[in-house]
Amino acid sequence: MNKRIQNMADNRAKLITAARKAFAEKGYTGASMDDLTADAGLTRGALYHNFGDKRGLLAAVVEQIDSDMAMRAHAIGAKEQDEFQALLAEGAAYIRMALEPEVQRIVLLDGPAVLGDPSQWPSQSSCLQATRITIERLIAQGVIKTVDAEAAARLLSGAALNAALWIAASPNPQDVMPKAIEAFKLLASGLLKHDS
Amino acid sequence: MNKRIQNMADNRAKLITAARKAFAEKGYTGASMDDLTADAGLTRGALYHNFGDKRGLLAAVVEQIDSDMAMRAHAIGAKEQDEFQALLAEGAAYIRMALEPEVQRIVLLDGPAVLGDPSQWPSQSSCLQATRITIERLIAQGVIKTVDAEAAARLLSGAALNAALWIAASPNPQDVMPKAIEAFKLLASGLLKHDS
DNA sequence: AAATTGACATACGCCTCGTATGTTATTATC
DNA sequence: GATAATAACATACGAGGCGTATGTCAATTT
Repeated sequence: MNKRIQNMADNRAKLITAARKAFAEKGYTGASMDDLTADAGLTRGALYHNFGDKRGLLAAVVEQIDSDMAMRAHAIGAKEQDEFQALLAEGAAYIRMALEPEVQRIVLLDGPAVLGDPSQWPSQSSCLQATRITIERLIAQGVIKTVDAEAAARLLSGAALNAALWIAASPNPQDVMPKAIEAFKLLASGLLKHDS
Repeated sequence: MNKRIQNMADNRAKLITAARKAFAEKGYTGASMDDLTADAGLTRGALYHNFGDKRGLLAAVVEQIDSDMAMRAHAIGAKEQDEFQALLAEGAAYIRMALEPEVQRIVLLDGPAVLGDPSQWPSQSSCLQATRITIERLIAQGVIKTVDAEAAARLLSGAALNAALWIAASPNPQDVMPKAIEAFKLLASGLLKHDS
């Protein structure tokens, strides 16, 4: 029963899936809503009914990817014993994830350009929140210096983002990746109370 | 004599000026080429003849702003005696400049989304180059640890960029600005050989 | 002075977005 | 269980923007 809400949820999922592909491949502006809805076996009518407009669709896609990223990063960080090592591991994980075209194109390039500051997205950027919480814990533990956790999280994620852009655009990503991660760890170590 | 190339240069300048305003106010996508050319007292014909297409116009605008920024930042850094203090001052200057709507909207948001990675722009991102050179000098002087200068410059500028986005989007910029700059200095200090 | 160049204007077609209006299956009501 | 109402989605329409193809006239050349 309640076949309608079930169908609606299915169609929403279909549209988001098609949009992820279209946005990743052609970028936000380059993606045609007629094309991507047809790809999902629907029309623009469904899209506007479910998401309001093209931006709304992008917001839904971003939320999904961002939530995925936060889960993956958290899982990677959880493997580390040391909390600070977990922070570094999460950062490195973000850098690696940011190499995926879907993440880079949709979340890192078009997302901010179309939706504005990530901290004010509907999803409120799960990645950012996770990093901030980790930093707050490290401050409480006395491992890193007293600093505004939000600020530190923003700067670290920004550093990771640009590292990823650089790596992805470089002709030999495998070569520059370790340099970027090394630099990232160095910057992050600036937060430590005692030099390692 | 050579009235033609003079006129052409004038028209190019007019178009870039009008485009700076239009892009800053309405964003790249939101800016109409008919409107901004009319604003400059010309038509789209002049625009396509001079810049090829809309992207070409954005590239020209970005180059101009980027070059301005590098000059301003360099002037600010040059006031410092200590080279490392100069790096910090330049970073803080970038953060402050990134608060200007023109810089933020055009160079930091639409620029990467439309033109791709800044290090591969025609202008090659003067800001990035300047930071890299400063870092290379500091490495040579033995002030900061041996690190890939390009990587460190990219991450620092990325951190500054996100700091600016955060500040600009916050309801009370004056309040979060010092936090951002403090966090930036902390991260940068991670590059130092000896803890300060 | 006539011819040529080219910087720019004009005109056209295509595509895309958003809205307004239908249509039909599903659910609610009696 | 039949009818009415709802809403999810499709279809149709209009407006605007980009890029190109063509036209025009001033400036330079010969």
